[in-house]
Amino acid sequence: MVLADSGGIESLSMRKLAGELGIEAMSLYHHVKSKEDILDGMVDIVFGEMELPSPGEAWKTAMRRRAESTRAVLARHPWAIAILDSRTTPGPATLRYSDTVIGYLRAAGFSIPMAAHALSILDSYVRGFAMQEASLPLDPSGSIQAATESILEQQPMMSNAFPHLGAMAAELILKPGYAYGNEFQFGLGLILDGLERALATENGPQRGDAPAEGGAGSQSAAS
Amino acid sequence: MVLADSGGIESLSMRKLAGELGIEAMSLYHHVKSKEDILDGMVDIVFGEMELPSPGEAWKTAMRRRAESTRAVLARHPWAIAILDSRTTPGPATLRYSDTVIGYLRAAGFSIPMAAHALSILDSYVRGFAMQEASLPLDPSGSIQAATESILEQQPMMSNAFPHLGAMAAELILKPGYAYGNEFQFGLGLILDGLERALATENGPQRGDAPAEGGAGSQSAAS
DNA sequence: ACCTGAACACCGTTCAAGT
DNA sequence: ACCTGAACACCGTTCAAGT
Repeated sequence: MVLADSGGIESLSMRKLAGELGIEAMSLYHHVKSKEDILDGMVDIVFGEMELPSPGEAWKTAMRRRAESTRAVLARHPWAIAILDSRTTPGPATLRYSDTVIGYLRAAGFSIPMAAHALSILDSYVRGFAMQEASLPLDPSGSIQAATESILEQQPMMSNAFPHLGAMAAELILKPGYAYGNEFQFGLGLILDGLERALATENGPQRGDAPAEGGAGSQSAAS
Repeated sequence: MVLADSGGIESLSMRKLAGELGIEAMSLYHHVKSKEDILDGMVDIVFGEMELPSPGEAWKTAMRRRAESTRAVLARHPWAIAILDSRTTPGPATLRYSDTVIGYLRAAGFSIPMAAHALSILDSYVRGFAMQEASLPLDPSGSIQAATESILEQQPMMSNAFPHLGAMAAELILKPGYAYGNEFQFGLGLILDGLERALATENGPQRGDAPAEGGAGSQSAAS
């Protein structure tokens, strides 16, 4: 049921979906309550496709794998990115996914507030990156040459009016080796390193005082 | 023109927009080429509302202000979040915005690849967070109590089937003081600290060797 | 130049009617 | 129980026709 339209585009309509199923028109309403129902189910299937951490792994590699798997799944189902969190009635796969990840972090030594911090930053980053990546006009090779060049040509005063943008395009983005997708690893590594540091500070602050270190782990220390 | 519908919901249609303008129907097509044109213009206005860093500031506070401003603007225009990057013809405010931020980072000592890294991680995080925040069923106070409780009640076996999710809800999210919005600061601080560290490593690697430190600043060192 | 009604090809959804 | 045609209230867009 999902396969048909994730392959296709976001032009999924009740009439087309019915057509795809041999069924003729709007007898879909005997099996689902509304189109929202169908989207709920599709989102739950997407969550079901994401890799879950397995108990043995070190938390950094587990979270790295989870992030990469999420990114891959969302690249396969770009329509899901904008919808993932907005469903008000999470399905069983969604609940199971969240529960497993939280349990995994707790077992790895994260307090509840720290686990919430980790989930928030990792999921925000991964979903945000997936969104930007999905909206890139890439050719199959993963480069953005064509589109960037067309923008540059559209406005030949680019290099005058927007010199820094022009320089970044010329000296980085348009270079043969560059692919935006590679930026993912840098950010993910930075975040995981930061979490490791925050975790160490929380669990054993080497120097006994340090009342509230700036930036990480400050608020919501309640409970 | 934008004001009317950003106040309202995403139920913006050509007919309603025309109605709002006294104009009667589809004479809008004499002023714009298509609805896509209108969306392009609206997105450019949204970029125009975002605070730009001013040359004097330290880069960390400048980037923090930029992130907070972006989050505030996107909270004001939730419909824009999913559309921001997907416009293929960026408007003048969009180009000016990007150019200024890149120029600012360059002046603060970021190399071009490092500036690209910083832009990618900061924008992914901020947009991703804005997305998650926008999809939260918040009451005006900023708490998620009502919605979370209704989910918990919907499935009373929660605490059995999903114990860790239940624990996080009971011991953190449902506590009076908790507001998801506060998670923003933790992640932002973590990322800015990580960028500072990556920048220091790039500019002056204290210990002369260290061929490729894990995680940050590895690939795309070309040019 | 600017606006307009009618029309086209679509939507999600309801509802009485068929088997 | 399951499906269906017709209908309702919408979409974005085109186009010939008005002033």
